[in-house]
Amino acid sequence: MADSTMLTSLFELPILVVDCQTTGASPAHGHLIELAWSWTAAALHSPDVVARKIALPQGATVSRRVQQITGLGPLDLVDAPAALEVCQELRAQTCARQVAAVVAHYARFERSFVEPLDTGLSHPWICTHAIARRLLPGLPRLGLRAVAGYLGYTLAEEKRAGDHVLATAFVWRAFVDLFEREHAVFTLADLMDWLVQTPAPRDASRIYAMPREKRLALPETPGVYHLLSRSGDVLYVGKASSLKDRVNSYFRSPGTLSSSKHELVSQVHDIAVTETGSSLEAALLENEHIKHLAPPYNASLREGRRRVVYLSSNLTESSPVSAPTVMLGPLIRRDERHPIELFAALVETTTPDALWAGELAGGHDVDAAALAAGFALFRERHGLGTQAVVLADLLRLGRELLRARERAIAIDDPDELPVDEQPADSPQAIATRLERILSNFSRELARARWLCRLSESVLAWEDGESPEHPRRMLVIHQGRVWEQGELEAGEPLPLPPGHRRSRLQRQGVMDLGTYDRLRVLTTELRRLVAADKALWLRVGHAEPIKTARLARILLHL
DNA sequence: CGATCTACGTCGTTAGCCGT
DNA sequence: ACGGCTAACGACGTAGATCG
Repeated sequence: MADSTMLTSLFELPILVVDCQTTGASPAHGHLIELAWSWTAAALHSPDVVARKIALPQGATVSRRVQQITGLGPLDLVDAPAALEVCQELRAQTCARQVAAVVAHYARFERSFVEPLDTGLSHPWICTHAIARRLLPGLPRLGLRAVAGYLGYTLAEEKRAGDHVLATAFVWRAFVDLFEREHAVFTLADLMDWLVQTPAPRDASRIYAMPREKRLALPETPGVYHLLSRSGDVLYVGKASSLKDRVNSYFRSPGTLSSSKHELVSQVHDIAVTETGSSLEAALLENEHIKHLAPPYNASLREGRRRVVYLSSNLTESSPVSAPTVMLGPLIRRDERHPIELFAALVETTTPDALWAGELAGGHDVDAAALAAGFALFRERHGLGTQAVVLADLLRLGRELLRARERAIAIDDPDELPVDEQPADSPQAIATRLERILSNFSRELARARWLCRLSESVLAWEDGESPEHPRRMLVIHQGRVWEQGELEAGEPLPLPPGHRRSRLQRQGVMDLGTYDRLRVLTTELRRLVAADKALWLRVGHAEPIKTARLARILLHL
């Protein structure tokens, strides 16, 4: 390389930023599915990016996991050019341009995939991860998303090469700026020197983009908080019984946070809070905000791929809304079919759909014969004979199995329950799995019934310390918070406005948002019961439920 | 001189962190 | 979930220091 480029200011230095998406963790175990690059320099603020999808080689597949994180499946790649063609495009551009270095985040990975290609690149690689380790050693996480987010670039949720190139270029600009201002590193020669001579400091103290005083000034009241990126996007919505304690716990206890939470706090620049009257209301509001905003770090309450379904009583028909003939539910379906529908397939035919086999054995290969043998053993265990199985029998059996399981958990330490050592395709393992599906279904139906009752209810509870304090009250109608207020001591609990609504009417309002809202409410009820708070609950037209009975009901959900 | 302790280097294993 | 790298750790061995 010419000495002149080694002495060019890093701002002006012409670089090539690259990023790729692949199907595996190394070239020996994966293929390129996307390659993006940008010819740029730190001085350039909106670089042009070339992003190319790449066709899969014959017979290659994209794992479910990779499809999920990249959003790229085989269908997205059918019309894509071959790796060779993309490589030639990059090579043609390489010949036509000046470039002093290739920049990538975690260059080791990109390099292992890009270097074997005949791209005509023989330049030094600069790794923004290696720089970040020395420049930002206190950052809780040093992945591209965390580093870029800390510096102010929020990556899209799908991992795509073009976006990653833009983020890496952004990070490079920020680092070049820092180098000049704080480290007397001005040229590529300086940078190479600095990298060699600066080991990553060990016990560096934690750094955050979020100003300390801002979180320390939060109120110690219940409420909902939004963690915001530099650009104001909502990264995460959470609830707290004390906003100050909860939010500050993210920044105090690095040891106990999961790696995705580390990535999250690395990016937080600001926080917005909504105070609520109680933590119960905070939990309900949190659900509403998550449904509305779908923040990237709220995995569990987001809609994701979950759907509400109802099943017919013979389990063969399903519908997203309930109808007089399709009213088992609401159930939550994560995939194409609900596991319980397996029973319909098993009852209907002696050679069940092989598609079910994977579901049954947790992804293992199980053939139809093994499935039939497992079902036969299941019938034998439970005295179901060989005639057609009646759904009512299955439901009763499900309740028995569920009760047996609850007893086993209550008596034994749940960690010491017998672990099934049978191979996944043995009749024993399959029969046991069928039992599990049935008892889970039974529990789901019980929960569905409960949530439907709860959708027309009135709740009052003691939130403050003093029993003289007025009770907080929530009126739930059509699955929503209809009214919230206070109930004076001695004042009786009113009748829910929708207490006359039929089961079908109640099911009619059960979309996923309502399902989750009532589920959250149930969780909060459980918390109040566990905390020994006095509470009064009136579901439907029944008399108010006493705490002890509520505790028993909640136990079985 | 031999026994014991400490300091230091080397080797092999492990845990954690990146990427997809 | 998986591959691959590195920092961290612990086991081990050797050399040198110290002491009886």
